[in-house]
Amino acid sequence: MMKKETKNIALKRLSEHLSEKKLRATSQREIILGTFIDLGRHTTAEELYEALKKFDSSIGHATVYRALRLFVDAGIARELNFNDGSVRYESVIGKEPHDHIICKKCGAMVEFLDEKIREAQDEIAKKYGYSIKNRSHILFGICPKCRR
Amino acid sequence: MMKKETKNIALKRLSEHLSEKKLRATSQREIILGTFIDLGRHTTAEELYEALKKFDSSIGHATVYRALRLFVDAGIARELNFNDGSVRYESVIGKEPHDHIICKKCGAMVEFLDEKIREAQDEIAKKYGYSIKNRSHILFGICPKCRR
DNA sequence: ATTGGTGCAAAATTTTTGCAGTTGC
DNA sequence: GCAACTGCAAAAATTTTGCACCAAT
Repeated sequence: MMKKETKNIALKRLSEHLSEKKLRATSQREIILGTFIDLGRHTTAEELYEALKKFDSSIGHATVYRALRLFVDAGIARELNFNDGSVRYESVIGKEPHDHIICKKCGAMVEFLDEKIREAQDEIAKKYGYSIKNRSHILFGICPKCRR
Repeated sequence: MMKKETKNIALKRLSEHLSEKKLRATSQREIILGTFIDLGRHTTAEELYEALKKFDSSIGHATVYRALRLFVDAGIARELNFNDGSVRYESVIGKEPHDHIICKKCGAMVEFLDEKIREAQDEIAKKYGYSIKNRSHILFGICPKCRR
């Protein structure tokens, strides 16, 4: 999927969420969302803030943090915690759901999707009566390059 | 498994790790480990520090943080990140490996073990040539009580 | 006009680090 | 005695909050 298209879908979803929740459409939210999508993935609030400064220096830290939370609420982004000090965010637009396997040495990361795991998660949730809101599944290890 | 026994195994493992790595056995490390095991589970550094203050007020924050890292290195504890602000630690002694499903409303938590998921994880790792060091698998949802 | 949003700076939290003094080996 | 360990306080890093002003509806 093209990034342009992804961005449009994300903006549309944001706009829907805002009217649904009677929140306001601001230029900052649009700019932050656009930059977030451009950056690609696994972005921290600080990285996003730095990227924003490059072409609009007037957006503050707090606004970035608040926007990221908004994107999560709107179903545009999700939180990831790689235990590296800060929370990371990833766009869920135009992507299949997936999990991560990460090299503890060099950070090399692979995204994978396993149907059996998905189904087993759903079974577990059903068994205990939980409804799943989100799934955090990250494997940490050593990649082939670093092991050699 | 009795807690006393768990504690003994943990202390033994610590002692082995210390001599293996040529590190030193200190009373603080023993006390911290004992208290950590007593507390049970999913403990933050701060919670552990507070518990320690109750009967030995002289142990500092830094020592607790350093001890927890040591316990992870020694294979006594593992890190858990429930996205609630701070890293939590759990003893792995005397427990089957397991994952967690947590209620986002009330925090109610169930531990589960699913062989199919374990196997699928191993297959994924093999497929991409990674050797798994640790697994972080947490499902977030709403528990039956909170949904009613 | 009303209410939510923003930017800023301060505060709160969590974790790490530097260092002088202590202790295990 | 040497090097590791500790406690403390300061610093670093991340995130939240209070508030005066601004802007969307």
